Formats: sequence, C-alpha cells, structure tokens
Amino acid sequence: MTLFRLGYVAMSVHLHNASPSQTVTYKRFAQMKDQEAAKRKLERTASANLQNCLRLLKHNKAHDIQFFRLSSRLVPLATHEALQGWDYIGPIKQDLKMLGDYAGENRMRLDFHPDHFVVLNARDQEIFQSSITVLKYHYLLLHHMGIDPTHRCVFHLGGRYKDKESSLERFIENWALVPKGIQKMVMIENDDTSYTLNDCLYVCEKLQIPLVFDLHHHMANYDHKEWEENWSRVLETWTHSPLPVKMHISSPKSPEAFKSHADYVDPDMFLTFIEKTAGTTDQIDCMIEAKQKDEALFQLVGELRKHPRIKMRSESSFEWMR
DNA sequence: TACTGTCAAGTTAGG
DNA sequence: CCTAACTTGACAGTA
Repeated sequence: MTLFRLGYVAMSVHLHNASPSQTVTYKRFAQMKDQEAAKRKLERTASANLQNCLRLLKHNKAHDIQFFRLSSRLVPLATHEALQGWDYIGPIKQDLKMLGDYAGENRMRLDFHPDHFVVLNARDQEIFQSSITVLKYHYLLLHHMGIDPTHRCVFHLGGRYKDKESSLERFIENWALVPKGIQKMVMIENDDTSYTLNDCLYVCEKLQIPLVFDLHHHMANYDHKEWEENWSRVLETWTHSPLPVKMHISSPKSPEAFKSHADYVDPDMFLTFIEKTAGTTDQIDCMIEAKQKDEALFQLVGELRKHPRIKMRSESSFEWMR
C-alpha cells in the first residue's frame, strides 16, 4: 500500500496577517541612519516571521496537514553581502527551536525551496559562492530548529549557458566544492526550461542525490514524455533517504501560459499519477504548488475523496484501493 | 483605506 | 549588447 500525503507552500490563504515572509528591502535598510537599530529591525522582522510560521504549523495541525514548505524569506537580508558578519541566528534561536520542536512533536515534514539565485553550475565563482551562502543559511535554520538537514532543500540543476552538456558536467565538477553538510541537505528537481527528468536522473544517480519529480515541469520540458518508464529510477534515488519520496504537483494556468501555476490543481491529472504510482513505494509526499495555497489542497481533497478508489487516511492523506 | 510602483540576488529570450 | 519577462509577496509612498 502507498500512503499519499499532501502538503502546501509557505503561506495560507485562510490565516490572515500571518506572513512568514515579511521583509526589509536593502534600499530601506541602507537608508536608516543608525545601522545597529536597522539590524534590530531585521531581527524583529525575522522573529515575527517565525512566530507567524508557528501559527501556520498550528493551522496545519488543526487540518491534519503534516507536510509543509517553509518560506526561504524568513530572515530578511540574511545572505546579503553588505551584512556579512551579522549574527542573524543568535537573536532568533529561541524562535527557531520552538518551531522545530513543534514540528517534531507533531511529526511534520518541513523543507525548503530556495529560489532561482542558487546556481551551483555557475561559471562565475562569485555566483557559485553566493549560492553556497544561501544554502548555508538554509542549513543553519534547519540546524537550529533541531531538524536533521538531510534532504530538506530542493532546487534545480542551474543554467544552460548555451551548452547543456558541459553545463551539466560543470554541476558535477562544482559539486566537489560544496561542503559535505550541504551536499546531504540537497534534492534536485527537473525544471521547465533546461534540465529534464533524464538530465536530473543522470546527475542524481551519479552523485546520490534524491530526485524530486515535478510532473508539471515534465509536461513542459521532456526528452521522453512517458515518465513512467523512468519512475523506478526516481524511486531508486530515494533508497538511502530517511524521508519518503517527494514530488511536486501543479497545473498549467492556461494553454498559453502553460508553465505558470494555476490557482488550483486539476484532480484528473493527479489521479492519473496516483493510479500509476500506487503500490510502487510505501509513501509519496506530494507538494501542492498552487496560487491558492492551502485552499487548493482542501479543494483537491474534496475532489479526490469522491473517487471510489480513494480511501482517506486523514484530512490530507489517502490510499488508492485496487 | 486603497492603489501603484519598487524591491538583493540569475537566466533566458528577444530586439 | 541591452532590456524585459519570469514570478511574486510585501513595503512604502501617494491619492
């Protein structure tokens, strides 16, 4: 039997005034005359973000949701080069621990998806180094939450640079320069413009990195449309992970804007995926990437539970009955 | 209070 | 070579 578990991204459309991504822009920060006071403002914002994050986890618990992507913007300007040397962890240690403890007590799977500024296959050393800085920031947050950082941070292979083959190989070369602790934290996802499922499998198998399969990206960018033929290879990349297989689910906004995320998830496409993968592994955690966030999850569950072969195991998890 | 322009970072497509 | 689009919520200034 395969347990399918649903999660959502970073913020709730139901919980008001609970943004975990409040910020102070660098421009505003630089305008403030008292730099120490400005740093205190950053710290207060970070603390408020973490408090809001805790509210989100409580909301998730109330709805039986145990899978959640944390915002990468919890600490404003944490990795900005003008703020090197700023101890952004110290002032929020208690908040981080409280969040991590709550997640642990309630067996929640939390992870991160830093945005497109992480480019490990960069040609430019500075871009590579700033990518490492961003990953280290994620590592420290996890560490101080008391969460094992293994396989908690997903991103893409990087740029194509007009030569996909050599750019793919450069990811492998650069990987040797990535600190071991950060290597263990990483998962790789197929993207919608450059690196396909095949490309990612090649790298993930070589470097022993779990592959997060994004079905929507696959439909926008593939070598072989039939992903099923490679599904067992995807599962294999998770063999040595302490965590269940993870994937991303979203639907195209429209045929014209195919790559954009729709407000909600199309249940039919998802049901097809479920039918094809049910029974292939113990558990698959599905991250819902939709504009309507948790509401999209609720609506999807509402549709799924009407299906005769779907047996709900909680408000956000289910099995497929053969 | 509601609306609009602006905001750290990178890459790609297009002119 | 340069710029806009991508994606994108939140902030700050203005109406």
